[in-house]
Amino acid sequence: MPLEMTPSQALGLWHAVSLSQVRSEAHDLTLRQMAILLQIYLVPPPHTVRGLAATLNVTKPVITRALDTMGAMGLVDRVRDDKDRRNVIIKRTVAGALYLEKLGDVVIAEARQLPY
Amino acid sequence: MPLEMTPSQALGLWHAVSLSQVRSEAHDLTLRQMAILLQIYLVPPPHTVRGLAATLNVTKPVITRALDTMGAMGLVDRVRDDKDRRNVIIKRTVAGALYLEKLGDVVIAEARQLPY
DNA sequence: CCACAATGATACGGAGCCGAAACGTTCACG
DNA sequence: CGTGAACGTTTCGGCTCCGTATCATTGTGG
Repeated sequence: MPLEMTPSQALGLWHAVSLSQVRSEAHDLTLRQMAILLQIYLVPPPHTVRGLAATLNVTKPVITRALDTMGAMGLVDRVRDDKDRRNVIIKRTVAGALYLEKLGDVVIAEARQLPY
Repeated sequence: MPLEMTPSQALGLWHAVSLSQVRSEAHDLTLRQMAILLQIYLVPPPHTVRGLAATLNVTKPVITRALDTMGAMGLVDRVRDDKDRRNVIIKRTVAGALYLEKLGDVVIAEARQLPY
C-alpha cells in the first residue's frame, strides 16, 4: 500500500530533516548534489554525465563539477568506459552508501517522532 | 499513530522530491534557507534573528542574509518590534505560505507514488 | 581516410553564500 | 545621565557554484 501523509506531516517531516541536516552537517551538499547522489544510488546503473544531465534537466558542467566535489569527498567514483572511451561511468562507493544510509535513518527517525 | 517508513521508502521519497525540486525550480532555496522558512511557518511566532540563529546553530549574519534573499522573493517579511526596538519580528506572507503549501503537495504526491 | 558528431572536461566572468569582525541603534541600570 | 550590553546589520576577503563557450578525445559514416 502506498505511503499516505497529511500536509502537516509532509511539511513537518521536511522541516525536521532539513533542520537536522543544517544543525549537524558541516559540509552539506547542494540540493543538486543531493539529487545527483540519490539518482546514482537509487537508480540501476550505468550512470553517465550526459544521462544525469538529461534526467536532472541541467547542463553537463553542473554534473562534472558535482562529481568533482563529491568525488573529493569519496561519495562517488569515476571510471572510463572501455566499450566507448568517450563515456565515463559513475560508480558507487562504500562511503557514499554509508552517507545515504545515515540520511535514510534520519528521515525514518524524524518521521516516527512526528506529531500525529 | 506515528509515520512508519522503510529505508527504501525514506530514501526514495527524498530522491523523488529532490529531483522534482531540481527539475522544476529555476531559483531554488539553499538547505539553510529552506530550514529557516520552514521554521518560521511551522513553529509558533514570534521569530527573531537571534532565535533562529540559535535554533539552526548558525551565526546571525546567515539569518540576516537569508531573510534578505527570501524577503526579496516575498516569502517572508520583517517588522521592527515596538516593545523593544532592537528586535526584528519575522512575519509570514501569503506568498510564503503558498510556496510551502506547494512543497507539501509535492511531498505527498511523491510519497503516494513510491514503490512499496 | 577524413570530415563530422558525441562525450566529458575546462576556461572564464559573474553571482551568491560563507565566517569573522566591526558597526549603529536601542535598551538596562547604577 | 552615561556606561555597557543586546540586537540586527554591514563590511571584508575568500570560496563555491553558475551558465556559456570552447576544448581534447573518441567514435561514426560516407
